[in-house]
Amino acid sequence: MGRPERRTVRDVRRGNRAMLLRALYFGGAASRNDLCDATGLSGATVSTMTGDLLGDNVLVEAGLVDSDGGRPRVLLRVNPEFGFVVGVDVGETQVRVELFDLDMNERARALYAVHSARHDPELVARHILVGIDSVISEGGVSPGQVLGVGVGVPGIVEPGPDALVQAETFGWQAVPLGAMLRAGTSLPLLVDNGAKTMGQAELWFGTGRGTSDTVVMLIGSRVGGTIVTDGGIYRGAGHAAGEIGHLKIVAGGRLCKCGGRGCLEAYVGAEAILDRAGVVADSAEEETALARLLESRSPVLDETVELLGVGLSNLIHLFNPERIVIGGWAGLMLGKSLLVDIRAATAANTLLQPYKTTSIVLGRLGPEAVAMGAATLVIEQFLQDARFPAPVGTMS
Amino acid sequence: MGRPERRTVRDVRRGNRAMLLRALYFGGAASRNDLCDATGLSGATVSTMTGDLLGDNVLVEAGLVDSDGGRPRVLLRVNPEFGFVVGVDVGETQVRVELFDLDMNERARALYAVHSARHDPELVARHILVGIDSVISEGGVSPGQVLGVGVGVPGIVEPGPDALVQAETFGWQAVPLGAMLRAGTSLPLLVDNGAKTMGQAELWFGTGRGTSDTVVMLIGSRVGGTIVTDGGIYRGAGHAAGEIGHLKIVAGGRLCKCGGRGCLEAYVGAEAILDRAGVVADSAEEETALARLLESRSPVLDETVELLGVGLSNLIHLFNPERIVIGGWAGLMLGKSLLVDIRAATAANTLLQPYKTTSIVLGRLGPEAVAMGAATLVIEQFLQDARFPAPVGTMS
DNA sequence: GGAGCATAATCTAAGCCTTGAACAAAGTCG
DNA sequence: CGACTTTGTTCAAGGCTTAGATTATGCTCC
Repeated sequence: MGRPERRTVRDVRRGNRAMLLRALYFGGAASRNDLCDATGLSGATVSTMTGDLLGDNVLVEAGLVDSDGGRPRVLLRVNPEFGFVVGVDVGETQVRVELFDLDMNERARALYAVHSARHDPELVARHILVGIDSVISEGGVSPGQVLGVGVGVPGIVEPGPDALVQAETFGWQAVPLGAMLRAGTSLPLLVDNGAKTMGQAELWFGTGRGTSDTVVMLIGSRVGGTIVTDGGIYRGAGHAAGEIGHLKIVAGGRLCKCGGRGCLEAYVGAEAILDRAGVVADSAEEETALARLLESRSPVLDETVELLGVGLSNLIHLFNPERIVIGGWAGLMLGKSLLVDIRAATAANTLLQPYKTTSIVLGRLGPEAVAMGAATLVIEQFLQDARFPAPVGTMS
Repeated sequence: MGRPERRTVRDVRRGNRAMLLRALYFGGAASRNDLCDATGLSGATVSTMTGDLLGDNVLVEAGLVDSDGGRPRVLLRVNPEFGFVVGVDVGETQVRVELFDLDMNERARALYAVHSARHDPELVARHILVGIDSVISEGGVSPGQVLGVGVGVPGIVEPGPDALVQAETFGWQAVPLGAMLRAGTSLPLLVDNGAKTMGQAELWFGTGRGTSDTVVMLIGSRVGGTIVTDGGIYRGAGHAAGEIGHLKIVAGGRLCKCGGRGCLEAYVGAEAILDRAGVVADSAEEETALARLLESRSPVLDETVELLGVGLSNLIHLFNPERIVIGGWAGLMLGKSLLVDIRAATAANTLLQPYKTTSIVLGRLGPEAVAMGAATLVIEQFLQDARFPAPVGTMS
């Protein structure tokens, strides 16, 4: 049973401060009065709270705005340079490390190619650690200003201080990536599945923006996803929820790389689509190959749309989300020309009432958003308590 | 984005009081000191709070317990007669109205047979209203002591004061059951899907007890379910989440009553199993027919288990719940002899890490739990604020 | 240019809430 | 009967939000 925690009068402050900070972060610059409306707090509280936050340098003033015939309002905003966050994308072909300010402006970037055959955990960890130092110095910030590091990896991340990673694609079994990184840096660290980090990016800055019950389906070579309930990523009991790629839509169907049969990924992932169409393409050529397939209007695509509709139908029947965002490079490519058909295929497989309340849209962000999304994990924690230095990072 | 609400110092009290009440309701009788441990609150707070609640008659003393060599502790418990709740089950063949005290002891019952062909909404509403009056007087309580009425209906219930019900089985389209009942009673009213109310019963009093991320799958003639995240029923954006019966597991497969193809219900619901086995049975005979099929070890059952495993796999991959409870009369019947096979079929279709963290168990409650679960909806609200008379019931 | 007005932000007193610590209550044991 | 143990209550202190009063800062109009 979801045990609510004991609350003291100080939690009230913490909660309200977080709410105010969120309003300012997602709503942009606002006056103290605007914040009263946005948060429901009284002017007095907003006044003292913003006073604190200005004093801590978390907020800065952002100009004046005339108010017809009265004292002009002072706009406040989150200080984008209050702190910085690092986002890491551990991908098939490269490790990508980026430094962002709080506005998610990229300040520095470091890329390390990895051979897709050889994903030595040690090597990956070394790349990440070197990358962190590199972007921090290149970005011209001091390590003390960095709020934390978010890392997006393929596969399932078990919670705990070690952040055990199970990534079949890499041949990783229980790789304690968290522990390995912690040995080389003292920055707060958050490790999560790359599809989840990207999903959070779509939720915060993409077409998922403003929703609180959302499913993000990411279709690349393979298929992943993020399930958002109540404004936050749903992770389930063992942090393995949201494995949309392995949703079975054809009992006993095509063999999937996971060893199972009939997974969504085995039909609508780019790799699977090309395979089903009889196209031979290595991972570097997939993108052009899929584009060519789309031009040719291959009948395989009709089937793909139909099966994707079935998958989306399942998501709607189980979650009835406000919005489903289809992203990932292949998802965007398919959606660009076939979104109408995808919606129709979904409608045909879904009960009317839940279908009506769910909208299906395309994502806005490309694969580079994995690192950005990973960085938002850190920002999420920052918005939670707005303290610095942040409390020691716990694995998520 | 899940907007947290503004909090004032009074919300602290409300929240802590609800927590204390929940601890007492689900944990049974406890001393004030026990409550300190259970809630994390200080002795002073527990003392004043229990003082209030005793004064309001929400709690009562429940005897003394020796404490080796010190003042004996006074046990406190929720007063089962502080208030009463009514639970209604609108089923295929009957409308069932029951009165419970807060300990969920049944105090009175009223049954009204309905012809399965003719589910006139007016008639059903009349049965419910008459039933409410009947159980209240038969139970010997005054209407003023009734905290509210929970109603479980088939189909999807749209939120709002009207509680529009979409129930294909009954041929109901947007029946404003909430409005119809409100015209005849002033008691707070909560209408929800019957599978959800029964799921909550399993969560509170069945094998789901103590978990907070749980999926309850109910297999009767048809298939329904409840998804519990964070200790509460997940309803999604349009209150249509958890339609487990219409999860597609065979794209383009058997036709389902919903008009779609390949739904789980079209394979593992009792009606579907019998149909697939070529057995003709009307709804009254289904139970014995399925029992006979089980005895005969029909090969249809192997297929059923396999497909059920696929369905469960989907639930695990999406939710990674702590526990999956299989209930409903057919579910219990199947599970009794085939649970091991069902688990094996699920494991074969599921990634290892999420499978490991999810346990699959049988439910404990029978179909009569729909009404009880409906009544718990009212209790849930009561535990939330422990005020009486309860705030005017909002539809859930 | 100054008085009056409008809007924004801050200050103040009051009312709740939890807490630790002191205190009262109610037993056991020798 | 007195020492000891455990349970439960009372009280002053410190935090919090709020409504309302007050101060700050600009505009408009004569």
